[in-house]
Amino acid sequence: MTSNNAASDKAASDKAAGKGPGRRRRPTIHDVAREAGVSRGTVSRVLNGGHYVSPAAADAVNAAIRKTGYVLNRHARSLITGRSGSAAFLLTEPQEKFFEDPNFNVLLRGCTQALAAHDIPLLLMIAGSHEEQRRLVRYVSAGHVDGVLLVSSHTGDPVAERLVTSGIPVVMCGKPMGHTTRLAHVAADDRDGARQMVRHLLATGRRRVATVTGPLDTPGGVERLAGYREVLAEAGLPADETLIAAGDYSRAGGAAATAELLAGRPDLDALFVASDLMAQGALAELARSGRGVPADVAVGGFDDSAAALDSRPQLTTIRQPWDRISAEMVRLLLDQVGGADTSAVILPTDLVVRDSA
Amino acid sequence: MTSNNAASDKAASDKAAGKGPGRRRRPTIHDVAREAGVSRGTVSRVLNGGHYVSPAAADAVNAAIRKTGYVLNRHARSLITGRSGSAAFLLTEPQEKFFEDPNFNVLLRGCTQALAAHDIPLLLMIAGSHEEQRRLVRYVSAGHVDGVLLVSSHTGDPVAERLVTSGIPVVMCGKPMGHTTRLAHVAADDRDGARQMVRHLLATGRRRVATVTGPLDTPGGVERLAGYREVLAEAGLPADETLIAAGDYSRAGGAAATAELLAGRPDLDALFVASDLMAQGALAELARSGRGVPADVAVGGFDDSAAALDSRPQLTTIRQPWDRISAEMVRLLLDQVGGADTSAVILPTDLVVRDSA
DNA sequence: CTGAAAGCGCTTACAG
DNA sequence: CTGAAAGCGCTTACAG
Repeated sequence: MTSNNAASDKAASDKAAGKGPGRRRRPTIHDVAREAGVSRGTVSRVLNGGHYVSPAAADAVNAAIRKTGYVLNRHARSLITGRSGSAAFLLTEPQEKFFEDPNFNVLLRGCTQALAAHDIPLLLMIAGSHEEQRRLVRYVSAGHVDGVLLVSSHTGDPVAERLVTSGIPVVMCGKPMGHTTRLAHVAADDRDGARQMVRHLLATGRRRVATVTGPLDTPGGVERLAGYREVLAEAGLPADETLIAAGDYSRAGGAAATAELLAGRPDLDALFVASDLMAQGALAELARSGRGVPADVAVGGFDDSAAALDSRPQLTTIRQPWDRISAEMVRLLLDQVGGADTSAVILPTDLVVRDSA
Repeated sequence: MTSNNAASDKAASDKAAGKGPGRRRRPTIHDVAREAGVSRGTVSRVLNGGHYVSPAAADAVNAAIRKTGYVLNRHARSLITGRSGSAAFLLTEPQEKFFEDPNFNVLLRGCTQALAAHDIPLLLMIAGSHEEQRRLVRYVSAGHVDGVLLVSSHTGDPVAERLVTSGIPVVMCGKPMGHTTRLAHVAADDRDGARQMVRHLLATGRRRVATVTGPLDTPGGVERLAGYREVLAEAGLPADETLIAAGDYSRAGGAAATAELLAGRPDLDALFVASDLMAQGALAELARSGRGVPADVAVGGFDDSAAALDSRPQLTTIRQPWDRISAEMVRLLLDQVGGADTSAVILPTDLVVRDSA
């Protein structure tokens, strides 16, 4: 009889675990309570910070947790607390754009690790099409994640608006543009980075400083161009539109914009390119035209990505503090989840001088 | 009195949602049932496939869902079913290695989208240190995800073993090596890709074909070298170790290995490089040594990544079917979650002829 | 500081 | 095909 009971107990527990043999029923808070000789309420209190628990009881519970191998069931907790214990990293770009951007990878990794330190898993969500965006807003609004880290380079993203309206904590990477709602965000000081670079180019004696901008419907594109203009103005140099060409953050775009500038202003002696990748394209185009860098044309990039070191000559560029950006994004998000109001953080950028300027 | 009650109802529902004003209590299955005039059981049946439900009841429920704006609470469902409805994408590499690899991005995006089609969010998890790996195995074994997509280029990953042992579905990207347990996996046919490339190099009349291998503790590195050796053997060419140098999949590593080969075998007339990134380094080194490509040395890469098109000359390379790889990984994972046994899928690779060979 | 009890929102045999 | 009921594993006032 005894062995019979043991066998059916085993079968029952296999069934409970929804698996075949080899998987045991997971210990619950109940098992821990029995083992520790306390109530389930007390176990729960230990699990949630140990407040209002005597040291003796806490010790007994912790020992029981170790002995039983107990791991909290987050679904049960979430069902009560209404929180999921997870966060989303959301891309609202149409396509693979971000995955081609080296900065994006650094950001994703940084956020993943900063959240992991709080034991919060990151869900990666990509919503390019309108249909995907609709589903996503629904999913998020239903409380499946506690907050959203939003990456969307272009202005006036409707997803951001809808998320904020639905009341869920959102932190955006980069300066939001064209939004009516308040939106927490973390951004590098793009404008000042551009200022530093253009001042550096002027300091090397250049006077006909051209620029390849980023997309002008992105905050980074707009701000870096603004910084360029400011420094030229403060130096008393003419604001000449023939010195400005728009790029798209791609290598090929950088080359094309450079060719355009060279055609209109063959006399340019410096080039501020709004991303390292575009600067690689610029370098290729300058080489093709027979110009030496930095001898004939000084070139400054932006990002301090791997591309800056891969280039020949290596790029003088502006470093963006990606570690700090991801850390601050996570901090702002957790603050909001904890009830704090939104805020914005602007982080300084640094000039890194190498060989191209 | 009436208005008083309404006020306290409002306060109660705000409290229930754990939020300040602006957030209403979310409708539950109960609200839908009342609206539709059926029991909660029936609503649940509609939600779970609509079996054993009359068309009339199903219609009423669906209308009620639309009307109430009901969204399923996954935590409640998971608590019962024991399934989380999510999957993990797990990196066990020490550091940023993967984020520098263009293939990795393609894979991550592909898996995210393939799972999204099944309404399954992907958790991104990075466990480089032993401590992180311990925590992660614990988390996953506790049932917080239904399955794991594992990316680990190096052999004998202990995390894989532990995950498989714990009974959770796992699908690995690439051929597992040094594992004793059975491990579902999806891999490109690296060996055949290498064979195609080396045959192509021979077909262009080259006879002193060298190779820069991948890391030889990775399946890709080993397999591509094996394919190289096979074709040389079948062509009756001597297996000469001075024609082989190990790389590390980085651009700099490719350049260094090429320099080493050139020093030992200045007469080589073709080079099979086991990744496009390394091939870029090889191209730079060949240019430095004054050799023309493909005039003096034909160069073949591997991956067909963006680097292949960025190179000058553009690289002849081997295309890996990343779309299919991610799709198959997700399929195998879902099959396993559904109770199917593990299996392995090997996908063909294709020669892409451009200018370098 | 602690236990007994209610309840989070769902699914699933069970009985009709 | 459908409803009533039990229960998944936890948290949290409530009363001591």
